Amino acid sequence: MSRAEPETTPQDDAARAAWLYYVGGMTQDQIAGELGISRQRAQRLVSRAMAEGLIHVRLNHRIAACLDLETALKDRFGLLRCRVVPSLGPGADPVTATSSAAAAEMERFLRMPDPLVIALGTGRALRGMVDALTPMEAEQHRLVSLIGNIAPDGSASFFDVVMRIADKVRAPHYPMPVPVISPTPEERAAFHALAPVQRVVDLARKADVVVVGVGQMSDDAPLLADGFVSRAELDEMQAAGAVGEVAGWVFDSAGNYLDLGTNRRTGGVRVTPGLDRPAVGIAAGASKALAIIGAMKSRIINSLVTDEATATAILNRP
Amino acid sequence: MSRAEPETTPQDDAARAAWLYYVGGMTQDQIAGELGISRQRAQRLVSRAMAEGLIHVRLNHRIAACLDLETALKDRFGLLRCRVVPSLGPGADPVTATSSAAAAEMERFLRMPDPLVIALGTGRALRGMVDALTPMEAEQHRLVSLIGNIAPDGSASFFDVVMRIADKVRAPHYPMPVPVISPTPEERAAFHALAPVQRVVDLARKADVVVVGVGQMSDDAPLLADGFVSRAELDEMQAAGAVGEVAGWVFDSAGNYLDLGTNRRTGGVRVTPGLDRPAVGIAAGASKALAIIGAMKSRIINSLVTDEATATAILNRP
DNA sequence: TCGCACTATGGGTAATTGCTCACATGATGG
DNA sequence: CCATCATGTGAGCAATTACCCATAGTGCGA
Repeated sequence: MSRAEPETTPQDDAARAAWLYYVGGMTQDQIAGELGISRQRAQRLVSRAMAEGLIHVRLNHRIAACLDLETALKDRFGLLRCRVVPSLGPGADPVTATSSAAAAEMERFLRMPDPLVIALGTGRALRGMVDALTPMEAEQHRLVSLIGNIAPDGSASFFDVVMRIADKVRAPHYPMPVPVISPTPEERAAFHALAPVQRVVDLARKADVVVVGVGQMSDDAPLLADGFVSRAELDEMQAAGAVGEVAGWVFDSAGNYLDLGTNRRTGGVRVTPGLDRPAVGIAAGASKALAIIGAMKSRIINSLVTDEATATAILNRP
Repeated sequence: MSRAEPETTPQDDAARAAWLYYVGGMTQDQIAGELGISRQRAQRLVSRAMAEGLIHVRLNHRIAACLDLETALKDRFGLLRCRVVPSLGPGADPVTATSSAAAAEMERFLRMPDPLVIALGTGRALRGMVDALTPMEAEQHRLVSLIGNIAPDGSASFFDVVMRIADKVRAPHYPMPVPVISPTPEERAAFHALAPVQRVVDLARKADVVVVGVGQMSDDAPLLADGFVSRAELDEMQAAGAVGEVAGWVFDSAGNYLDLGTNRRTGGVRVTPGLDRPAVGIAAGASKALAIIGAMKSRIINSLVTDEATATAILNRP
């Protein structure tokens, strides 16, 4: 006749402790008393709630310096929208800074009652965004990937951005079942000739909203680090003027897609320059400045989420 | 040729420090180094950002126990929506617990792109909600007060809920320029005969959304504490079965408005029972249980935001 | 049944934070 | 011109929190 039910999950406990701590302003000692646990346990619960993202912290004040940068960027590049967040100092990962702002931007679209097709790229910036996203019900929208989900080494962990968002907001999602970059143009064509691939491609092409990261093509290029392009291919494209990449598609400093190197073998859909629909780029890091400028010049992206340091770097270019 | 500009406002500094602290996870010592200030100053900036509400904390996890209470309340009273937040212990002000959830509920409506007329009551619960509300652009909506803004002692500070929300979300607002409770039915009628009053009343009547607090009519009635009803009037209405009040209009345990006491002299618009549009009640505190039950029974409200303790108290009534 | 690896718990302790006090600075008004 | 008050600053200290470590369960496989 023992009660087998635990009544509460560990997450529930963590959430409750965090609620008392952050909303109630109680000390961990008081929480321990309230919940009948030791204060160490209370501390663990609170920090666990933080680590698991049960708690969201948002800043409700637009710092004047950031607002100025937003206005300057909008004017200079004719952006639809622009969001600049304070930087976190030289040492910190710039992704953590942009994540919450990017999530807020994404939630704007997800909260719209009319059904949207939202096309997504990949990369660390988007991954950070997902973590900062508030779970919600957004079943009316469809999430489609712009980029293939087959990696050269078979590892897919890096590419589940669409799946993870979809999971968090309960929206149907459409991965792009092709290699990120195929070994030959012929193999790429073979994949794209398949009817199921065509359907996803068509969906991505008519997306109402595009949300992508922006990668640089300097020697620290994400495409190189993640093993999608070889050192030789990178050299070749750099020599041809490559400065950046969106969803794997490489472009030069004017934002024009190159017609060489991996661009002939990249799977999925390239973002059409000059879309009238929102095309949001999420990117932070000084080394990305040239890439972001290129993408904005040709209007591959027409909206930007970045941090203060990067915004300053962009505006200081001639 | 001295630079007279301060470059940053104190709020900017506070926001930046808080950003580094909460988003960047830096210690106040590090922030001091980063910003070139003393660590005491960094501490002050962070706590100031908190005090001024620049920082919002939200819990992204529905605790199972609260979800259960929500379901139970929805089933029992046929509610459109219901939100139950964890309580903050016996000592704490129940308003702080409900404020953030109430704000989230309000923001749902404010974010809707189609113009809405939102009618609002008054009281501590709504005031708390305003403080927790994120500033936003919601110019498409109109905010109208259900309750008069002329207090017996002339003090209006308690009644600027509508104005404060409107200010925060940049929406046009329509105060109700009549006494909360007039000395005589005739004076009430005289006010309501005026054309400008009529216009506001008409607007309030056709509101798409109603958001109100719920007051109890026990000896700790807010109406008594705020000096709107006298002890004798309260006694009279209690004797007639009064248990609660919404926007100043008193009802009995079945949620039927009484036809006596101050109800004959209350200004503004009473919430029509059984609206098909959302009518959200925000109320927490064990002493409000009977009032909330009454309001839900006759469907003066069809949605509820409350806390765990109050929800339990409501469900434990026969 | 016995390890064995893994996780959770509580104690202790160093780091971090919040608070109070005394003092400086500057504006206001007699 | 000086008193007064408000506001802001830094120092010191007590309270609070985060982390480390030893130990106690707990499930799993041999």
